[in-house]
Amino acid sequence: MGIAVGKSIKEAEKYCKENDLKFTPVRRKVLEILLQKNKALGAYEILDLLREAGFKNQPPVAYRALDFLVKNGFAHKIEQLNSFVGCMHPGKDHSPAFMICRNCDFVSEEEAINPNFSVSKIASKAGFKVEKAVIEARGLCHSCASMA
Amino acid sequence: MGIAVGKSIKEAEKYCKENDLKFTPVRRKVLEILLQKNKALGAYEILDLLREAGFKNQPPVAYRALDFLVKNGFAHKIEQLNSFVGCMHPGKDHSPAFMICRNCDFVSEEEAINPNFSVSKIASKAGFKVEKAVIEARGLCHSCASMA
DNA sequence: GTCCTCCATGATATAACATAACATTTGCGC
DNA sequence: GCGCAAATGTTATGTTATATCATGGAGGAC
Repeated sequence: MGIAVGKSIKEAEKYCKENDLKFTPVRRKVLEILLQKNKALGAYEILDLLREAGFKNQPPVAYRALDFLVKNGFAHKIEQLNSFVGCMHPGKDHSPAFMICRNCDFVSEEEAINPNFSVSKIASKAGFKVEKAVIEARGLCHSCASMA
Repeated sequence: MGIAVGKSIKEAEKYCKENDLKFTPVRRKVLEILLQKNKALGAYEILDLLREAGFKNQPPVAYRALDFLVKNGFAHKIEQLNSFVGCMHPGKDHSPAFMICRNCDFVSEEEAINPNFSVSKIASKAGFKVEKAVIEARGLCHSCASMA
């Protein structure tokens, strides 16, 4: 396990302890998988990896763990891909924007303060109260753009 | 059919004629459905409505028509809902941002010039070249917020 | 300690969303 | 008419996600 992964896991553990959340083995394992792979994974890919690790592998196993991780900010769902990534800024209150490379499928998470602010501005013109903003850009990452 | 719907259909027809696109009966019907319902519809809901209108109703019928409409800017996919809406600003080159009411499921389309600009700014810091930005806010629309 | 409650997990089934693959038809230029 | 390209018809299947009910296990009240 990479050092950064271990650090993130420890932070998640600490956060759960402080907030009376149960960081159970399957939840921990799914977070480990997401952080280690460092890319967007579908629920069924995660399920396969869970099975390899000796966990049960019916769909609800993965979906429940993912629900927990997403709800508590340890992971995010990438709507365009129907898949999930580990959060790069756990604990911190944040507004992520995702950059999805159409060539290599790498997903990077950026902080989206300004866009969110603008989304709220647009929304308020429309009388809409934003609770959550999904911002996902598709295109080419730096290394794929260089090659092209 | 509402007047606005008829107008949008005519614009789509004109645009297709000018660009050598085939605005076939099933494509027209799907666009009519989306515009008339004026809300996000899943492919299978559309399929049901197609059947009622005497069209074939295997899934590819709906998905092909939707692909055509989305590709040419007559409709948009709402990623968070796995569903589709008719475009409110057809023909115009635009960067839509969607406001999805979690209470009544109404989806409004707003113009997102500023957020897109900001997304591009974030992206370029990360060395990422944006080709398309998906911006979808969840929350409460004006009328549902008033009631609450 | 025992019982109770709450939440997590186990297990089965099915719903909901989407596309692959190949056959057939249609429109159109030649 | 012939041949091509694009759209549609048709069957099958792949992929993503959830409903439902049973079982287990940790922690508090007594």
